[in-house]
Amino acid sequence: MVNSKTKGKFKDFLLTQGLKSTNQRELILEEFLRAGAHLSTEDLYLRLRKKNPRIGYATVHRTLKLFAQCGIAEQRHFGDGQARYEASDHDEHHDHLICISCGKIVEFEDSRIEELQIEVAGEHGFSIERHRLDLYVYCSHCSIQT
Amino acid sequence: MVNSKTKGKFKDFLLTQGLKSTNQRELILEEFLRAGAHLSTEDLYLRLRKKNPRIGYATVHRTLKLFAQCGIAEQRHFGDGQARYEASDHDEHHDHLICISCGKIVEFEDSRIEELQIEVAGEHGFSIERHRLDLYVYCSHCSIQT
DNA sequence: GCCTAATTGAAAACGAATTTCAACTTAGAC
DNA sequence: GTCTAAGTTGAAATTCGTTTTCAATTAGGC
Ligand SMILES: [Mn+2]
Ligand SMILES: [Mn+2]
Ligand SMILES: [Zn+2]
Ligand SMILES: [Zn+2]
Repeated sequence: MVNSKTKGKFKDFLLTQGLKSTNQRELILEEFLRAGAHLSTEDLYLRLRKKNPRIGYATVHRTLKLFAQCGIAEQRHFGDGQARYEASDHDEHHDHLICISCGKIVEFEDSRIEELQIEVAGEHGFSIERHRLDLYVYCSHCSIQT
Repeated sequence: MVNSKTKGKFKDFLLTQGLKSTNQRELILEEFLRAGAHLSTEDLYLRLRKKNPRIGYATVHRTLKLFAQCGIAEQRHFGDGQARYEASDHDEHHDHLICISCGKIVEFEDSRIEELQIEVAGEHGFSIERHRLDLYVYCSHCSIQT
């Protein structure tokens, strides 16, 4: 399974941090990896509830934050007021196209844009730590209806 | 005064929308234009309170939203959990470099990046409505201390 | 001035995120 | 296996920025 590496990374993280491996944490990671990208805490919580009603919202919240600390997940904000999480592609990076109409999210990566960002920051004597590029669009499907 | 155009635009907006010109709205616009960019509702409210304690937070909040509707201000989010507003440069656009350490914000515009964004969206058959590009950096001052 | 509709500000409500805390679970020591 | 200390859990409470409510006030056409 391609996810075993991620699971191992989380286990290691728990160990080195003096944290404990619990059934909830395993279930939440399992479902997080199964669910696909860009889900809110609520999204994940509801998915988990269906299979196991004995999981609390607070635990899902806390565990997602652990994922982010550990580096296996990243938190995103697309302007709808709630945080979303997605699994990290290790050292891969991508930005997002977000449809204003239907909410569809498409990922992209453009090395030319990445280069120019570094250049721009450099011109100011700044070093980029991270960046966020969100393109808010009408997707091809939603453009038609207009 | 360079701001008289903006004030006129807001007056016109109020008229066409059937809204009223009030003392509070004038004071808030005055201070908003004086204060400079990227202030939160709270920021502006506190500035106004010093000069005129008879202004409510709710009114500042509502008036900033009017500014945005009118097109004389834009709302921004830099990830610290509160909305910020800045005066619109008419049809000019810019993005932001934000120092993670001291919070300093520098504006920039790079037409090459803008072009590439349009190209990327086009490749997916999408049309860009708006975008957000935030570069989180250590500014030249804060890089030194590290 | 008069009247109506819009505006105001204090307080309440909202919603997502976060914290509290008593009960429970884990993992290492014995 | 049993004990124990430390970490974890989930329901409920709290926080914090934003937004709404509502009774009192104000603007502006007549
Ligand atoms: Mn993504
Ligand atoms: Mn700006
Ligand atoms: Zn769409
Ligand atoms: Zn700095």
